[in-house]
Amino acid sequence: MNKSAFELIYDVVKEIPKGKVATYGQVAALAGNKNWSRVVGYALHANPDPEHIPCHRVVNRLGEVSSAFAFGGENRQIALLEGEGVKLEGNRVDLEKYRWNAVTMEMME
DNA sequence: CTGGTGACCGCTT
DNA sequence: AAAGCGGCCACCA
Repeated sequence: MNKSAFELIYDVVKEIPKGKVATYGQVAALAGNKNWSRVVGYALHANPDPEHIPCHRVVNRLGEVSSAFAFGGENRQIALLEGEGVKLEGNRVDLEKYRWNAVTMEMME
């Protein structure tokens, strides 16, 4: 049985370590296809398991947090990230520092 | 059942 | 250089 794109995306997002943030394109690429960037957004939107799917750790290519996250207040996501130890520049994070390079490095291997 | 959209990214013109 | 458009998946009406 082939796992649905969502399953792969969720799996990748769940793999995001604490204090790190991943980008939609990054997750999509790890999921299998960069073109799934949109699917990633929708997958997180569905967010069937917010307890294991830290959608607040997923940001766009610019490191900005989407306004649509407002699942309890857009500031909510920022607060969560700060709680993880990720400093935010307004609604933006330092991808250079917090970008989840863990798996990315494996790809580069 | 079909059409349209969506928390995006990359390429083309 | 900038802007616009397409593309993949799944859900909603």
